Amino acid sequence: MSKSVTASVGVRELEVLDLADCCAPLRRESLDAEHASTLASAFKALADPVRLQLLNLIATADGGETCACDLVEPVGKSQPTVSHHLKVLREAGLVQSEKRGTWVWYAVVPEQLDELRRVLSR
Amino acid sequence: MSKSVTASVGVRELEVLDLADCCAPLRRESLDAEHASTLASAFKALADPVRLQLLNLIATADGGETCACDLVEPVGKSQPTVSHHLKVLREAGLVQSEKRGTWVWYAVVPEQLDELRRVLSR
DNA sequence: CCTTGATATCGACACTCATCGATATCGACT
DNA sequence: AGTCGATATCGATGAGTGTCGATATCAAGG
Repeated sequence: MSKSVTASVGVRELEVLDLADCCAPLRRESLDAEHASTLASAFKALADPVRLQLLNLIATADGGETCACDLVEPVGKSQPTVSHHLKVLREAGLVQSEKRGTWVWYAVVPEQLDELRRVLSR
Repeated sequence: MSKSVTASVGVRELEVLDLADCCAPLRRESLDAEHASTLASAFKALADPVRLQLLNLIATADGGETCACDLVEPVGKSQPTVSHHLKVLREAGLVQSEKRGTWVWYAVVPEQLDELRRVLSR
């Protein structure tokens, strides 16, 4: 299985990519087809300019979190499109979201980005 | 411009992604739409299981290089498909190729992978 | 030269995906 | 209850892409 369920208080549940035991550094150990698919899914989440901008906006925001309402205008896409991309980022485990009243707040998951860095290491 | 031409003796020329001045770490500085597109192109190259396997096979090969002829069977795809994926990896600047007689040898470009690692760093 | 084998390109097809308008859901406030 | 505003979902559409058979290119050897 390459997916697991993350559940914690206040944080909305979602099936997210589990990169913990998937995959040694690309340049070190061999990579079978299944692990390659899991890893490819993670990089797919980064393979879109809008998602990279969203990730950047969230990561560089004060307090490390951003209201979804502040993400639509900066990327210049419609609200449904932004919502879609945020879902992709969540499913990849790259961001977390938490609903507070009317608003949903997003924060990056540093560990997941670190996992991808590790895969690219020597 | 996000592309530049790499030319060196014995190594086949190709327009490759230039990540040198593109982009500070995602979690540090802001990312405009143009740089986001360049960066997304780089991650797109990693966003396919076959390409990840190819990269892995090339990187872990003896001497750090692999004949294209030894890449078709391990990934279980047709020769044209493998050739296509190798081209994508080359255009992303992730691998280099060199023709020696009948065969073409591929090697990873560590600096390019390091650039992507840097972008993901804190 | 002609054949053989390795690699790249072409053309076509199926499938995925980014995008957005319309709509649904849900919380807050009156 | 009813309205308003924020976010998510749905459905459709157009662009992009992975795949492979057929074909082209090119080097080596006879």
